[in-house]
Amino acid sequence: MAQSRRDHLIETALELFNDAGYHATGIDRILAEAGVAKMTLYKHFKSKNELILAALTRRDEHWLAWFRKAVERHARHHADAGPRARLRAVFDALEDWLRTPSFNGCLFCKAAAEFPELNDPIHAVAARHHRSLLAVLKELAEDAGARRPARLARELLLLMEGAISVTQVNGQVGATQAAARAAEILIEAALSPED
Amino acid sequence: MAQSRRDHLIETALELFNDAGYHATGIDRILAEAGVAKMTLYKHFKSKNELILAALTRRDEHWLAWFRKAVERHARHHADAGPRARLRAVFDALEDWLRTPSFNGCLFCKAAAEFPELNDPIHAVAARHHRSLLAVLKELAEDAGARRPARLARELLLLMEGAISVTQVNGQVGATQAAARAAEILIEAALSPED
DNA sequence: TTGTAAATAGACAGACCTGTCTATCTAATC
DNA sequence: GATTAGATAGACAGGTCTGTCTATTTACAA
Repeated sequence: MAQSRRDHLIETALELFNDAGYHATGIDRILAEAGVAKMTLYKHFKSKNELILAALTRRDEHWLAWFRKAVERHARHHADAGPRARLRAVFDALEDWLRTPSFNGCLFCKAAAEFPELNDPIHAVAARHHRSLLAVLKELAEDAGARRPARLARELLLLMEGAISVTQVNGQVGATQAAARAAEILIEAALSPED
Repeated sequence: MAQSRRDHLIETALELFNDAGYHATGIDRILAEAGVAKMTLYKHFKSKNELILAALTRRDEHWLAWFRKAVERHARHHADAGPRARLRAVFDALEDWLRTPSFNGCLFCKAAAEFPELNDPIHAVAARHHRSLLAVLKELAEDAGARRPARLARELLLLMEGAISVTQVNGQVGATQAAARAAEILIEAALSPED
């Protein structure tokens, strides 16, 4: 019960942070939306920043788990079902997310922007999220047999983040197609035997 | 004189918005930093949002002008001085910017994030900036003789925005190298005669 | 020197913010 | 039914925010 309220606060906060940003979302708004009293929030979290931190930590875990599953799911539906397909499926998964009606940019990029100090714990969680995503991509690149998996992973991360950013700024999803096309070429280049 | 104060307010505001974001930067802070009285600000701008709008409009013009020049300058120092060199010089120019000590992410991406409504004039300026940058890239791609210049431009924009985002989040510039490498491959693919 | 226009400092209103407190209510257990 | 722990509403303090106002000072021109 106590845990359920804590969870509910985190979920509600994530929605509102996604919609309006961190500074622009007041505690009172979160409480009203969640239907929870203020003291309950401050029993579970020391401060608003602690709530932000907990919300981002959860988001990090949940998003990465979702992403892995989405990649696997799309990979199974590809013509060739090998590890190369999983690499391509990255951008199918990305497109799923960007097409979500509630998509409003990357919560971690926004956190890093609103809390610019590198040693701020909130900024640190954002940086950690990027590293985790990079690790997932590297793993996929290794499985696919890329000659330089770390390099390919970095390149794919750039395309992903670029697509996220462009989609959020201009409000339409066209960017993913370009990202997928570019990724196709980079993957091909990284998998072909010659340099 | 009146114009000089207006300019000074805009410059100061841009610095502070860059450092701390829009919502987190108060009017009083801008005034203190600029050494200007509050009434002077409200004589030149109807509201804080009008100041943000004016600042972003100026930033749009100035940044694009700087970027064009930086690309030309780097292109001249390349081995081959053709239009292909200008395309590659895009990422040299980008790296110059990302290495600037004051770099703290893209002011337009941050504006789009903090003012998420698509029809908000501030968000609209951010979207316009992206379109302008895309146009510059497309022009470079056309001059270089790319078969599908619009597509190449979109791909390069993704790499640029990805590098900007990643650099801001993890606080180190390594991303540009990966972006430049990836761009090299995409440019080659777009310029080669066969598909 | 006098007049004028602009910029100044700083008070102020009204709204909002975070975080604390108290007093009431609810729900489950003995 | 009585007790107890947790959640509630809502007031509150102290701070910050935007935007307005006034009274003073500066700077420049006649």
